[in-house]
Amino acid sequence: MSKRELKKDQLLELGMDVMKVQGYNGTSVKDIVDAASVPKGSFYTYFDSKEAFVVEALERAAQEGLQAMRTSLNHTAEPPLVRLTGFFEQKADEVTEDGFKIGCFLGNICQEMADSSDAIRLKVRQTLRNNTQVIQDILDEAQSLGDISSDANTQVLAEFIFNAWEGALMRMKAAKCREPLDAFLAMLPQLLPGARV
Amino acid sequence: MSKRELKKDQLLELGMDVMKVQGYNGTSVKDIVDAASVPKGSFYTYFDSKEAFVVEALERAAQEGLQAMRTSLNHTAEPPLVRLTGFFEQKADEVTEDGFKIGCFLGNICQEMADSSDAIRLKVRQTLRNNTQVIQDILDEAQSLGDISSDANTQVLAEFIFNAWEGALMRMKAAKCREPLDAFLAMLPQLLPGARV
DNA sequence: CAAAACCAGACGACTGGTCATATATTGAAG
DNA sequence: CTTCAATATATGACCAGTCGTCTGGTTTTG
Repeated sequence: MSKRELKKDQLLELGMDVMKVQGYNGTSVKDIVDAASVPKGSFYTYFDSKEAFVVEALERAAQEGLQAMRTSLNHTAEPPLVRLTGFFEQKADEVTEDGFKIGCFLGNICQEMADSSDAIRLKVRQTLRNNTQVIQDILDEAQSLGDISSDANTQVLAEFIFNAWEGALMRMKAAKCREPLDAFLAMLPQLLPGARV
Repeated sequence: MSKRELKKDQLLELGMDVMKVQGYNGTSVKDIVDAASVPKGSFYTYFDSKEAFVVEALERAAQEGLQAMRTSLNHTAEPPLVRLTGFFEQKADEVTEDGFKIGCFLGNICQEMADSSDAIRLKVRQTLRNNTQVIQDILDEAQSLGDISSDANTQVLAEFIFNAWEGALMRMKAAKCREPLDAFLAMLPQLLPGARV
């Protein structure tokens, strides 16, 4: 990775860290370049605009998130539903350690920018869809093993579970406590019809 | 209501309409006063700051939302669970008619501002809690009638349902379609353990 | 040494917030 | 009922600072 690519990567990672907390409009280009110790004038040699920056940042976050999901969900030692619940438990622990500050970058940007920027909205939509698909895959696996009822609609179920999780993360930001996440974890088993976990 | 109180009310209502779409940082004080045809200089005779404005706007939205919930949920002609599902169906229709733009003012502001302003965060937290309580009340009623299992934890259930709804609203903003709401509505009956709706 | 990459600083527009002035309201005196 | 000074309220021009973006001189590179 060239020096320039490295700098760009830092810009994306560290700038995104700021934006996770302060939001899109609450984060200036100066905040981003300062976080990565890059001169302000250089920003526009890496990105066409602030909007283009956040689209790339979303892509980066999506790749990371997807990989984290896959490694957590695809080790076949455990039954699929155990892996699924384990994944959310692990995520809950992570955000708890972050002091309830961050929640989900996708979710934050979505709420703030979906109506203002189509480019951002479409990127968020695609990413949410990909994440949902990973959950659906594991539900399908569980269904084929007979771990959940065969007449369950895994697509609807996956979408519901993912959105419920996002909602819990949002609520957590306001409450600054684990309670919403724990309510999610407590209800999760009931969502899996006929589950024998 | 005095002329001044009327103007303040317009400021809150129309300014909030703008902020619902553009977010907190995306909406300037000028945007707010322009929406209500109030001179900029007057804004600070009504509110101490932009932050104070949004706290009052949240209070206003909370009152409206709570009243809408209560009228929809408390007419006793129907069984409680029917009223509950009816409420969400009605809400889903409403936001669909709004062109998937608005979702939930509380949710939007929460994601954007919970980490930046404690005053706003606390107001959002309290309001979310109140809304959850209304749902819990109806679940308790259903439970006392034997419509849901007696060993269900209605507090956890109410919180989960409400957060799942908020998550669905968020996803809707990105997807610009009813699908997330319909997934929520489809799953809702399964969340009510032992329901005979 | 030409070409490409870099970046300090400047650009006009806009921000949340203030304040001197303008307008409206009051109420006692005529 | 007028009149008019005293008081209260309303407001647009204005603040210092920041915004996203761009230009044009400097440095690095092949």
